[in-house]
Amino acid sequence: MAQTKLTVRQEDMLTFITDFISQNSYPPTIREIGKACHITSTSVVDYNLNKLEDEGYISRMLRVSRGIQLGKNQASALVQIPLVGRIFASEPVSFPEASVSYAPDETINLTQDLVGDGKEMFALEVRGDSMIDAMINEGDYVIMKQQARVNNGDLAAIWLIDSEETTLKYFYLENDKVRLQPANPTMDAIYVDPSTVRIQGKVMLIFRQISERKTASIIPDN
Amino acid sequence: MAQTKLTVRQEDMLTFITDFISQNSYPPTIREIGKACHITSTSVVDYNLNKLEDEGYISRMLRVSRGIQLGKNQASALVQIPLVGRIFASEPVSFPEASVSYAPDETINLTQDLVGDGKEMFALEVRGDSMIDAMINEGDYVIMKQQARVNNGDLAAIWLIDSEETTLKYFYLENDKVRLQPANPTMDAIYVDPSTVRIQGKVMLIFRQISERKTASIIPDN
DNA sequence: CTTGACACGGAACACTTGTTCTGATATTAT
DNA sequence: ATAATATCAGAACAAGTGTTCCGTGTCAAG
Repeated sequence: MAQTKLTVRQEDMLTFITDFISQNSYPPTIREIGKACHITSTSVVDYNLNKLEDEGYISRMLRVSRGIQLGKNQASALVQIPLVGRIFASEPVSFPEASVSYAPDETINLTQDLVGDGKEMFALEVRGDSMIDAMINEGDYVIMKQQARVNNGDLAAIWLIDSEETTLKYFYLENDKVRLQPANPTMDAIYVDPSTVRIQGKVMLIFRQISERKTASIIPDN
Repeated sequence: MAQTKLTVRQEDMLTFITDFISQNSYPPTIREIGKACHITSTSVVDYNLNKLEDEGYISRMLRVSRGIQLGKNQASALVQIPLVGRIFASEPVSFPEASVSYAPDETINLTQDLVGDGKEMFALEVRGDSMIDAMINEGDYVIMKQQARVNNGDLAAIWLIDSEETTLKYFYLENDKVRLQPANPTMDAIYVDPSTVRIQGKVMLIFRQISERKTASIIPDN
């Protein structure tokens, strides 16, 4: 289990396994590994696989064909999160009914180490620039967990009943007052009565994909 | 290939396959599917798998054990991006040498549909609030592609030689002048001479994980 | 030299696994 | 009702696959 060095052969095997999985989305067999790494005997592959497992690089499932998992990303299993719509400041977030078999027009694929099990989570695309106080741009994606309660300090989607708008702010319950703290540190918090807010969900992850522009001009490096 | 409806059994199988893969990171065998979906015959599983393939929900590899790929997320293969350090506004971004076999203390696991093949990409954690003009918070993660040239409109990491600081801004080359446009629409662009900037890389993705607070207090709903 | 640990190759075994064949049952159209 | 199609079940087979046993060569420590 010590972080000792790997044999050249073990390194070969590990990179092949990684590449194979990322290409085929399923792990290779022992013989496929052997063939790719020029190992004629399956026992040698088995031997080195056990070494790799001892070092923590992979996990093996006994007696399971292709039963190899990459060790470091044991928590990196894929999670598919349905993209259910867009979020405007002027509308409450509308979640689909969990019971209904939704037709996932689009899904966001993430890993478990980022969002957990992905249960009761939905992805929303941000429209409008009204979330700037939460440091969120138009076009950003927000991964939310649908829940009616949040902990102090959570970034929550909150429907303000009086002003009829949705806002994303850090939530604090203090002395029977709710403090809504913008993510932007240059902006001030607002205090509202708990009865005037409705928690819609908790923000788990925000990400922004920089879109590819097709502009041709390129700056020369100096 | 028509988007016809799926049988209850086929729906069962599809959800099981999806769950199985996301849990084990390798696909199930025909008999594992049958057992989970209460199908006693392997031929029936095979039969419905072919149906699912006809409808485009999965892809099958002939004569390959566990040779099932989810159709829609064919592009959702995992990409491991090394977390190489932190980014300060006061320092140029330091990338590791590509040749050196870096020891990935930590890796960010993402999917190909978000960042592409992940080649020459590195993850950086943002320190300090100096990136606010790029709508980036402290603690955010920036996925960058190391390159010395960018296209107009790319969000780039730019080392300003004169002021000796790194900034993340949208890059435009206009009339022999470089326009650096902050992501925050409320802020103005700056114009600099091309010789005073050095492009370090292109921002591919920004994401922000809302950290879990351990605060106990919970607000009651409505 | 001897010993032991380590890495390797070949072969065989038992089980797994995808495929195929035959036939039965259900559903639908004519 | 009759035929045609779709779906299913069971069984069997050939190939695939993980595992194990035995033997060889290497290399450093005793």
